[in-house]
Amino acid sequence: MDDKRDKVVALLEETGLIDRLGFVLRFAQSRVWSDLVTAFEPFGLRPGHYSALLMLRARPGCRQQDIGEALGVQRPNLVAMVEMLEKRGLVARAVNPADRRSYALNLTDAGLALLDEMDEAHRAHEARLAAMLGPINPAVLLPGLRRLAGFGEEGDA
Amino acid sequence: MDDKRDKVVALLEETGLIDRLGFVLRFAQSRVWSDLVTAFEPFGLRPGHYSALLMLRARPGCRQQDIGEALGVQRPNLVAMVEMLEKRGLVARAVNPADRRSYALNLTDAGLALLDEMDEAHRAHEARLAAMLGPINPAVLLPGLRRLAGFGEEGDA
DNA sequence: GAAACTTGTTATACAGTATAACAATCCCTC
DNA sequence: GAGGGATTGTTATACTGTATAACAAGTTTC
Repeated sequence: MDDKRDKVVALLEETGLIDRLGFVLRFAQSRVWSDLVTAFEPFGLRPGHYSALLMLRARPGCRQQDIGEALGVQRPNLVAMVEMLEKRGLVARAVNPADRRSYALNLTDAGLALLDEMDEAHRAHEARLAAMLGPINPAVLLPGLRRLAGFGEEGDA
Repeated sequence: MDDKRDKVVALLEETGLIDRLGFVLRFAQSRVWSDLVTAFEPFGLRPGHYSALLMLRARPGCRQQDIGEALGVQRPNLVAMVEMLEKRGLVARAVNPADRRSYALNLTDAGLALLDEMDEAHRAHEARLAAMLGPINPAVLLPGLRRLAGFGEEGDA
């Protein structure tokens, strides 16, 4: 059953695609993201929901907009997401007295509890990634990926 | 203008997202892919078209299906792509006498010439990636990314 | 107080990706 | 060599993710 994979790898070598960072990055991301999606499926949530909950744990009372900026999600696309989290009782919107057009978002107790479970699922996900990487330490990849993502390392260009 | 980026980085550090391989991989891929898309925009083509043309240069006369398998694209989604490449005169479909249900796809002279230009654009793209990476050698990332993508290094699990 | 901007929201559109179904063709077996 | 099962390209379709425009309510600036 590895025949198909070997055939694909051979083709990628012939085309040279296997040496092109952009394309390999895309293939890797696709596979890793799939694993992350299935990791969170038991909770009925997706990776985006998880990262939003992480935001709310780190910054209680923040606005929808803050989440959008950190995660690179447009305002309109956050509406359904936050609405869903609220309907499931994981997040509460409180009126913000200082600025009455935005809500102050907070995790509920149920949200915090679920987030702990999701953290566990995420740890299992990272263990699977480590298995995929075999002898390669994930820490070898992170600095380069952060730079490609535009998160400069300690303030240099 | 880097204020916004610094704010985002600070948030990602607080949430811990900046240490999570899956998420950083996603951010990096998104940014790199954007660069690749704009790199090929002058040609009116997208990265997927480019990789399809690479396939045809490496494996002249191959079938649509072969491209789909190598690139991880479903059959139905290839139809419009090949049709477009044919209409632009970059690819020609020849009847395959050995198997009359599939076409033998080949690059035309125009397709080969355009591919050379796109190779040049791709080299410029990789130069930009190298600039983003600064002191980090792209070769440091490739083995790990290949493993995550499921392209095992020389036959081990 | 008016003009410009921000926040959340709706409506909408577009690309990418997925499946089902189908006709034509090929392969294998009896 | 006839028929059942698989394969190739294709159409139709649907679902997700993502993008923009427009708007009401509220805030800021001058």
